[in-house]
Amino acid sequence: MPPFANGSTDRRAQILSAAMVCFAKCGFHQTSMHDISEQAGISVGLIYRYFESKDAVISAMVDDHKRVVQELLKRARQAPSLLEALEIFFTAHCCANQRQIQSAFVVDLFAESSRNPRVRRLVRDVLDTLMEGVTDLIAHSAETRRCRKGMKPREMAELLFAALRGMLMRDVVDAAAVSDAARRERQIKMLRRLWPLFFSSEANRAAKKSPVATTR
Amino acid sequence: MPPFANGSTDRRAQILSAAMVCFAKCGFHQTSMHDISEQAGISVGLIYRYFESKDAVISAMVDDHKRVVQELLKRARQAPSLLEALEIFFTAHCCANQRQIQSAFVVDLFAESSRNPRVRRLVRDVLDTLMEGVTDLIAHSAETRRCRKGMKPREMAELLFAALRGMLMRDVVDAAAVSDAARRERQIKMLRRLWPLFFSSEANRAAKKSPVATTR
Amino acid sequence: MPPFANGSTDRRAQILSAAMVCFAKCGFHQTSMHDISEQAGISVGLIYRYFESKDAVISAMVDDHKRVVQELLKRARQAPSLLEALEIFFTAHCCANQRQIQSAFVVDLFAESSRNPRVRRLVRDVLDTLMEGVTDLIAHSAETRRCRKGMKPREMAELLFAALRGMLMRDVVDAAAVSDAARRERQIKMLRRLWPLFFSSEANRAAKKSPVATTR
Amino acid sequence: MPPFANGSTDRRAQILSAAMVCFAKCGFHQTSMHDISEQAGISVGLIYRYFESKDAVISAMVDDHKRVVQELLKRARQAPSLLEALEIFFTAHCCANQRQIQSAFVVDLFAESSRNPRVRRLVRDVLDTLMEGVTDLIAHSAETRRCRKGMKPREMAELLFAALRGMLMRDVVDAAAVSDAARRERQIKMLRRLWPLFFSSEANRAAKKSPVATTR
DNA sequence: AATGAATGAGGCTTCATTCAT
DNA sequence: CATGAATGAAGCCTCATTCAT
Repeated sequence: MPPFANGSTDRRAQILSAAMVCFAKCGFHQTSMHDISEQAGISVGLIYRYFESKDAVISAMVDDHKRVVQELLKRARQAPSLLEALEIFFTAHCCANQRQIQSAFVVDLFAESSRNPRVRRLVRDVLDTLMEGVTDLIAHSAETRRCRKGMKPREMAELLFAALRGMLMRDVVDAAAVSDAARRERQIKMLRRLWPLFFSSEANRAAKKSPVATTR
Repeated sequence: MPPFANGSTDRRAQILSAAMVCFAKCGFHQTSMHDISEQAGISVGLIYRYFESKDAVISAMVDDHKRVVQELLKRARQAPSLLEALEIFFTAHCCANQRQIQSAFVVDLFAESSRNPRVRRLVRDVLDTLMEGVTDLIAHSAETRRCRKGMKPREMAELLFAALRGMLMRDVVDAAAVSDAARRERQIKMLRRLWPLFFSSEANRAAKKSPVATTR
Repeated sequence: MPPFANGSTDRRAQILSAAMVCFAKCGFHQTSMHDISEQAGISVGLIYRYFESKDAVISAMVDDHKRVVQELLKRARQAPSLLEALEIFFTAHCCANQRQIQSAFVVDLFAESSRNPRVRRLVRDVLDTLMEGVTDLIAHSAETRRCRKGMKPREMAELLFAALRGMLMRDVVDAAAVSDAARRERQIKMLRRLWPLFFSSEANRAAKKSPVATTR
Repeated sequence: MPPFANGSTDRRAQILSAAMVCFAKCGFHQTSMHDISEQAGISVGLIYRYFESKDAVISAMVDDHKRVVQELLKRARQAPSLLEALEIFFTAHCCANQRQIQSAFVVDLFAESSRNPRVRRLVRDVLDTLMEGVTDLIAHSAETRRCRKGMKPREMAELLFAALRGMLMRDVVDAAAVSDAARRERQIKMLRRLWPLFFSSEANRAAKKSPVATTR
């Protein structure tokens, strides 16, 4: 057994996991390679066996993020109702689970996107995947077919994710002050508040009846 | 005449203005004091006569941001209708005007907030000012008195700003791809899309009639 | 069959051969152990089974160089005339043949000698071997017996090798600009130009008649 | 008075001077920026105020070398006889004077040239300057007009400098074993030994009479 | 008030060498 | 015999900050 057996023997994953912790805590540029190596319990040099540079670690992390998003999309497609499908996205950032997306990291990612072209391309890709996926989800949902109001699916998706991201930014400022559970509730409330904008009464009635999704 | 003579010979303002340019372009931690001094056309040492440290420059910048926000609030209170008042906020980030708030800077600011307690306190303060101001604005508006729907003014404000911030994040990724005018239009569209959620038909009719606010 | 099967499966030789390629291309200190291992098509660790350290590789290389020099001396002693014997030395560096001495490597070797005592001792040894061998060659040649001018054999050898090394240095700067054939011709011309300094007419006449040595 | 007053208040020169000491002692790639800063008695960071990178220091050093060579050329042109003019070049490397050219440094320079294109260009430039200058010197000397033998001035220059460089390489191996005075004598002997190859008796007689040039 | 030379800690990265497999 | 993962020291370079002028 290797000296590191934190659940994943995979070095790459181990490093990315450590990097995520550091990035979420300190931001990309405030995190040193030494920080990551320490968090991962390995030497600095070893990181360079798996990643060409610090930038490559960041990029790999976004790739990872993309996979998480695709995972969310898959789960969402299997949800019994549109509302429940959307709740999946609205609660994804609320688990401090290390492998999960962390609010601070995401905001940092967007900030980094505005300067680092490579990261920008990757983030844009994730965003597009997400937007298309959710637009589709909405377009093909029973709710849409029965009682859609004036907005187009794409517009709904845009609005939903704008609100979601906006709350994320807010969370980052409230930081430790807000518990994961509270954030979760807030996010879901927001989603339900937007609901009547999208669908007329019939769908709304459904929404009010469905129970709040339990954590994970 | 020096390259910097925008009416205020004030060194502090000159430095903050230069810092804003740099921060928006490169981010806080990617910007060196030398970058700022160069952009301001002064020496590095001089910055330290006006600011205790780089962190102090960042903090001062948030303070500045607060003043800008208060300015926006004042202008909003004088707007003839609630919709026009809110449009002021929804279009504030769309002018590349150097003295104006820049999207990338704002996202960076939130990212920084998650780590730097001093910045966090300041940002929270600005956010609270904004939220309270707008909540008030909504609460006392003619529209609210006449045809408010179920949501409370505070909730409306929260939703509005979440959507606003969310679009900001998106803008940062689209970067140069989107013109200021396009962003402006998009923001306003978003605002009007949320409108029916807040107010019933009478107010909506008003919204449809009012002309789109002109630049600045 | 591995890419390395030049008759000697000997690992040591394989490593030294790879090291020579790397050293000639990048210099001692610019070459990493990984470079060598890659060039040799083996793992880094394996090098350490045959050589104690990087320094040991360098030293072994000089030893190798010594063997090459002794080989040259043997061939020179069998040459039909002194001129032809000397031509062997003057053309030794002109074949890009991997197992051959490379100009850049030799210059690097001298540079290294000025600092690394171990290498210095080895290089001095090679130099002494060479000088003695050639001095002898000259002293016992028919030309010398018949028509030597004022210079002593040792002095001739010194002059010859100074000129040879000097041209080597020049070659290194001209680098790719000069073809092997051109360098070869230049070297031989230099040798013949020095000839009249050593021997009077009779020997010179001989020199003019003898054909230019063919490659290798 | 600044804390460093080692004769030259000029920082650039001070750094180059320190670098020369280090390079001569350890070679380019064995010398760390810290070594240079220590030798110069300044901080590492300060070097970067005057030079963009370590490579730039090396390049600047070659530029310096060029200036030294031009200085030598000027002095040579004013020499009373060709022999004395040439002696200037043949003894230039023999003074350990810090501002003077050092053998080990020169050999390293050539070694570096074989890999670093920028350095190569610079060295080639110096070499061309030197060769042209000396060719001219020879072509226009009284000796040449009166009693030149078969060789062309250019060829003489090539031969002279080949021999000179060749001895330099040898010196580097003998290192501390040979005193400056001894090297000096050896170099001059070599020059005089080549003399009869260039000119017939009349000039030779002159050479034998002229006194050996005194140091500097 | 203003400059910019100077410092030195710290960041990213490389690499000789070791060692478990 | 052979591999290549792992280490950690050290190298190059940047940058916030200070201070003499």
